[in-house]
Amino acid sequence: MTAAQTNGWQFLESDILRRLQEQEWIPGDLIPREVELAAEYGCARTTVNRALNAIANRGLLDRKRKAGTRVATRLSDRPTVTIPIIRQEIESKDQLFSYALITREIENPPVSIAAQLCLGSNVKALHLKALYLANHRPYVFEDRWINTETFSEALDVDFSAISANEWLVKNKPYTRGNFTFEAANASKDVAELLGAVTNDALFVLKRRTHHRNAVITVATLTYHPGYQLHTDC
Amino acid sequence: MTAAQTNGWQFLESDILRRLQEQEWIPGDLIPREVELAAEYGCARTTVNRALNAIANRGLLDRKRKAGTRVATRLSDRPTVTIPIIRQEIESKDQLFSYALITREIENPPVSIAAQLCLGSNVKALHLKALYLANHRPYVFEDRWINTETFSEALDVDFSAISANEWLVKNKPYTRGNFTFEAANASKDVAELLGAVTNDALFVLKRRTHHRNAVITVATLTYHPGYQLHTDC
DNA sequence: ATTTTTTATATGTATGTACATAATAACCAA
DNA sequence: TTGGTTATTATGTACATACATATAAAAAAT
Repeated sequence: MTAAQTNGWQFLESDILRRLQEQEWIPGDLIPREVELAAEYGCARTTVNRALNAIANRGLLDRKRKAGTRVATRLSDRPTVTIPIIRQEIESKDQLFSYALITREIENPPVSIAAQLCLGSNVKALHLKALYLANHRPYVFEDRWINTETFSEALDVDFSAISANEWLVKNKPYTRGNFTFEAANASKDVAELLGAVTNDALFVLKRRTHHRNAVITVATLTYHPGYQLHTDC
Repeated sequence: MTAAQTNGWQFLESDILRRLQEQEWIPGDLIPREVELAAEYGCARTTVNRALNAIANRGLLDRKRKAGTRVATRLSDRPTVTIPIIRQEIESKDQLFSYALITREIENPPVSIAAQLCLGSNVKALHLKALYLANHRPYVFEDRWINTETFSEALDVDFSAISANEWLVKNKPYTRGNFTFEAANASKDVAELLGAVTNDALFVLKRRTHHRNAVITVATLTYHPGYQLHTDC
């Protein structure tokens, strides 16, 4: 007891997590009220509130006014993955990063891309293809479309000198994005670029980037054979 | 101004997020002190503290005592993915879930698995192979090893009646896990099970589950061709 | 100059209090 | 029953206050 003695709300949080792990309450159960826990731990209700909210944010408790606090019926795990700038991902492995722009075109995107960029038909967009390398070996191939209506600065950037990946993070921070992970067989062209064999299974990351409700770019990143993505934790 | 008038700390949070998006402060910048923001918004420092902490938890601000609060230099995105129970994933698409245990053996795991399970050599483990189906069509193939030293109850469970996936979530909630995502070419056997063609690119999820510091199981989930994993939000 | 000590200060945390709000539960009316 | 109103109550939020703590910066000592 006496959270104050040991640490405070962080102790309280970990102690309640422990009690959850030990199944003192099982999913669906109502746990004691804030005032009761406060009495039990000998601290203020505010402190209990903070601890319980922290746990609820992790998704392990469900809280509702008047209804009380219940142990969440966990139907899923929600791990986080970190998707770093490619340069950093490579350099963190002590490998030499390099980058090559393959093509830069202003052209009509296929319908599926136009739809994702929220573009009308017959509106051109900036289309980039580029290769990122680690120790001079192909690391990931990027096929990117940029909406030049919502993001006209892109036309003035020299993407042969800086990768779109890096430019965006540096100049348009605080964007949101959607990510999709999938596996795809290497086409002949992509296989050649990545030093893979045609038909190799490759990890593909598709990313759509928004800035203040406007879609600014969609990118398909096809990684070299053997690439793995890990969750944090 | 006057956060109190509109909403409170949640307004404050979103307003500061807006100011970040609008680049009022750029990455690395020191933002105003809590007391200053409190004065500006006409609220208590406690309220500013709460809002800033919420933003810092998202990774957009870095806070240090005495040093102040800085805009994080974002070098990565950290999206979360939701990995639901397979049954639920299928049923949420209004498809019929079914499940078939293929094999159940107690045998010596290969070294790589033994290492992951923290098992000494020559210690047997429970090895399950199972298929999950959606509308009678193969959805995902599971190849699982269970550490029977740390998790002996597993020997008494009838995994032909309930999937390991579901049993674990229901009976061992509040475990932690590591996840790895990758792409793999379908072997002849797996292709046959999943209704794929040998060499098809398949999405593979490897999962290691802990309970209170003990590794209890490792599983490799190989999804049907075309499967995609999306991030939340 | 370099190291150590001190001081100042921004954030971190805890508490009591007060009021807001959502939602259940109880009540009453048709 | 059904439908609607009211009371109750657990959590949500805000605030003033107080003290804790990390640490950058200044001061002092070597």
